Amino acid sequence: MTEAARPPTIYDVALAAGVASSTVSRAFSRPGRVSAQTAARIHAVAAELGYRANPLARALQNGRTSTIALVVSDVTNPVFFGIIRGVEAAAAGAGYAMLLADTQESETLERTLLDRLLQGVDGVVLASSRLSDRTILTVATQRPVVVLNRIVPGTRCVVPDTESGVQAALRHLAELGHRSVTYLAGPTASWADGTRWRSMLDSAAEFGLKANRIGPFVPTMAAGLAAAEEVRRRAPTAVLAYNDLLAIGLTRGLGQAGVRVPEQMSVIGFDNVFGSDFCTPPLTTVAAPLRAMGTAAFRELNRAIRGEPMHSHSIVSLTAQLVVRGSTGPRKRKSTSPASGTTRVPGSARQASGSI
Amino acid sequence: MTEAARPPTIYDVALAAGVASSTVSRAFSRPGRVSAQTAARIHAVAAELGYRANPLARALQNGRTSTIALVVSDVTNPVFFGIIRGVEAAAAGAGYAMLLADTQESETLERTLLDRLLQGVDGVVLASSRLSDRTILTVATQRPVVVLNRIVPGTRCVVPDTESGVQAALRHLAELGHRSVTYLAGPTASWADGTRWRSMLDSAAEFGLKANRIGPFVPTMAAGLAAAEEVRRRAPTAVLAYNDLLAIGLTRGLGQAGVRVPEQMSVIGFDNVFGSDFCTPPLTTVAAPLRAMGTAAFRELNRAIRGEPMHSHSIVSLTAQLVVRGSTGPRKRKSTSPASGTTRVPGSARQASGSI
DNA sequence: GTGAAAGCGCTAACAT
DNA sequence: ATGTTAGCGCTTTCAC
Repeated sequence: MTEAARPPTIYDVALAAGVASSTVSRAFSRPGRVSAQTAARIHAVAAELGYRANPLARALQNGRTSTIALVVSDVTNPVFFGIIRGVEAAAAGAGYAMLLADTQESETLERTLLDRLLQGVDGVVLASSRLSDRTILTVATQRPVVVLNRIVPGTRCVVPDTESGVQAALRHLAELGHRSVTYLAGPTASWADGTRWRSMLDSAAEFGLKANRIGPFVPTMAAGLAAAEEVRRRAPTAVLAYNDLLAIGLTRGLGQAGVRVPEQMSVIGFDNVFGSDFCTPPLTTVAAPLRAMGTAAFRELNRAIRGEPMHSHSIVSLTAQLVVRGSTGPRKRKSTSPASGTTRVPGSARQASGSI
Repeated sequence: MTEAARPPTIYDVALAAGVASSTVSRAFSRPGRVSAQTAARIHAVAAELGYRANPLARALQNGRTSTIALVVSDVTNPVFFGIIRGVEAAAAGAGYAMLLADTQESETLERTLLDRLLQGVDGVVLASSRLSDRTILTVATQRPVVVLNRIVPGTRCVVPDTESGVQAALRHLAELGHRSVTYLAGPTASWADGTRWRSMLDSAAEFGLKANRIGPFVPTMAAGLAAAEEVRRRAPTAVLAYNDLLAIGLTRGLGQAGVRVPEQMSVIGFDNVFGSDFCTPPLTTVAAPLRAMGTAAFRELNRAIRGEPMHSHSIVSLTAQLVVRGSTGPRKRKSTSPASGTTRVPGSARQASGSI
């Protein structure tokens, strides 16, 4: 007659409360379908016994796990900090637990993880997925999916409004007297990279700026540091980097090489990640509303889980804003070594960046 | 006869392969307990049908979910980046999924979350828990638990070796000619805070330094910024801040008030978080091996899950190292006239910028 | 409003 | 080596 070590079940509660197990079940999952009195008694007994519903058994039965998965391409990347936080908070608020998976930029790992996780969750947020559109659509067949930071036709997507952010950035540069901008490209497989470059091309035309591009670069500080060499050779007066990490690295590399930012070169990043405000100089950046995007992604996912139909226009676009800080300034008066940076770029021929 | 929309089960596979469901089950969970031939056939059929074992059903039956939970007190805090990454990587490597929960520094929220999560996971890593020792021990009763960044007698713990790190920090200061250090305290409820302060007291004696303390402060950059005022009033020559966030904030606040770091005041932080290397000046800091701690925590947890007995000495202590960067320098000559900018920098002490 | 009973998909004795 | 048969703890018709 020792107290069983294993946790009490509805049967234990039912027995102690003198009701049927199904009544206990209802008392917990269908409040209202049981008389107030019995409900009270059951809850009392349950509390006393320390009963907790077993989420697994529940999930096995009704198919809902109250868990979602957030799949990111690199937990290390600070862009995801805001996103993780946003998704987690929204999920928690709605009673969902969040499973975090890191694909380490590997497509195969992403597929493997998804294969494993899919059945254990009610839905998935894919942040910066490296999967092909088709694969994502296949995944979406099995569970509700929301794609973050990318547009995949036929799925719910949450993206920043890169266009207007870039526009503001280039206007800013134009106003500072710059005549051209160089884009430091990110990973070719990145949807964001394609979008950023294309937006830049469009806006550049609008403000009468020449645009050119170098790269691609791995979007890390180290790569930015290394890129400084090439950038210095090209000697642009302003550069727009694929992301803040690259921009911060570049700025440091430039500094080490004796090129002052923003006096001799203006640098703008993307994302407004943690740290972009306290690096030196503080980075001017196109700020994606990371946390809000995470929240929005969960909201969409929750809609999908509840079976609400996808709008024809299921793309949530959150406005990005230019945050002007210390890394941008007036165009330097004289360009240094004549690296002959004429670099005319055929505007339209270029947009077919391998993005996705 | 339409293909069922719902995923195939072992029964479907069994039927198609002409064997019993239990054989299919074995083919997947007990490789070797089934003949090579049948196993092959079963796998072939399963692959064709697109069968995937349902983790929930499996978990319900055998009690193992292959999921662990990582509970952090604030996802926003960069200290957790390394930890999250370490735990996630180790877990993934061992075939575990990681559930991330954020308690937002709230004890009650932590308990609530734990109540909800506990049954759905095989074990829990508690990072910077705000729970009482007793509560943690209660939790440990229900599921294997590893406590990170804190020592709770009777549980498995992973902590940095604060002692030696602080010792190195104070030696460094002493060598730079400092005679006293001020500690910027963190949250009173924090185990780390107590340990850091105590270690400092001990080491200070050893190196003939006077130690004093102000605070407590919320461990954020904003708080550090605000603390600058008080620190400036006290005018210590060196300060050790509870963590890097506080230190970075302080440095900025000091800068705004015209106090130069390290010329007029040396600042040392804790943790070596993301950003501490690219802030200005780069921060000298006592580097906890965050990622390694995460990895170690999972390793311990996995041991516990597998039922390996807890060593009498179940505390894993990972050495912390002093990373000397730009925020520490020789004690200023005279406390009065500011901006005398002599800026003498001990060349060799400086090169250790890389580390982790 | 409440009880009885049939599963959800899987694993684990227990047989054979 | 493989088949039979109970459940794991819960939800959910279907009766009453």
